[in-house]
Amino acid sequence: MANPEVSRSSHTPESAAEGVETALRLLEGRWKLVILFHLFGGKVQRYSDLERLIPGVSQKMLAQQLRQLEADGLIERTVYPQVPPKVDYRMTAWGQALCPALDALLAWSEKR
Amino acid sequence: MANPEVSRSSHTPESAAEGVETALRLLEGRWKLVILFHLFGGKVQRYSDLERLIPGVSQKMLAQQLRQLEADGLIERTVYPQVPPKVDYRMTAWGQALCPALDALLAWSEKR
DNA sequence: CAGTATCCCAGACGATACTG
DNA sequence: CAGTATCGTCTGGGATACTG
Repeated sequence: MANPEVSRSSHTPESAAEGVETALRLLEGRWKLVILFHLFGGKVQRYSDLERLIPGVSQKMLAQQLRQLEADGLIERTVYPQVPPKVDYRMTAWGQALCPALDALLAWSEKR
Repeated sequence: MANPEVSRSSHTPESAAEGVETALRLLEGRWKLVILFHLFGGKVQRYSDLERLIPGVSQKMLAQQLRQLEADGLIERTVYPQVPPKVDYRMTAWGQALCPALDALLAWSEKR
């Protein structure tokens, strides 16, 4: 059959679309993917690291996208109570598990 | 290593993010995923079928999203020159190849 | 049947300034 | 260092009406 995964599962076209949309909504945002790819593979980055690694991002946008990724459970934020402040970010296990799926998407888009 | 796919490939965080964004841009649009899931697996649908299968979509939006999917090479459009008009839609091979990638995304989002 | 054409608006994003 | 707060812009999508 042409799409065994979908037909084997309990999904209707609607529920499959909805599930994928739920996933995509977590990734939508001008800077989220760059952030994720700078954290994949166990990398740990401070706020200022990300600011430097991602040219063009404003503080407002960087903070906002980090907050959302954290709220959605893809990344973790650690605050070190010291002066000057230190905060860093890393993937959660679930967030890291997204990597192969993105890779599949990347491979697909490059097949064109 | 934590993310063999990315590290084995020739991608920097930036280029990987860019590639995935390119893929995601093709899928962004309020109705594209539902359309795709109604065409995956070799299904062929007329414009009016899709209109009926997708409650809530306006003619404007349905036509627009179909045009974009066609322009991006995910689906094919066939016009039968007759009165009344008949038009139908099906996945291209490349478009169908997206299915497993979306499935990976779906599986990931359901793991939460 | 299978579409276009207009008008409108919410929300995403950017620029800039300020702060514990 | 690691953020918030405010304001302005731009565009994706909805409502509605019309057509070969």
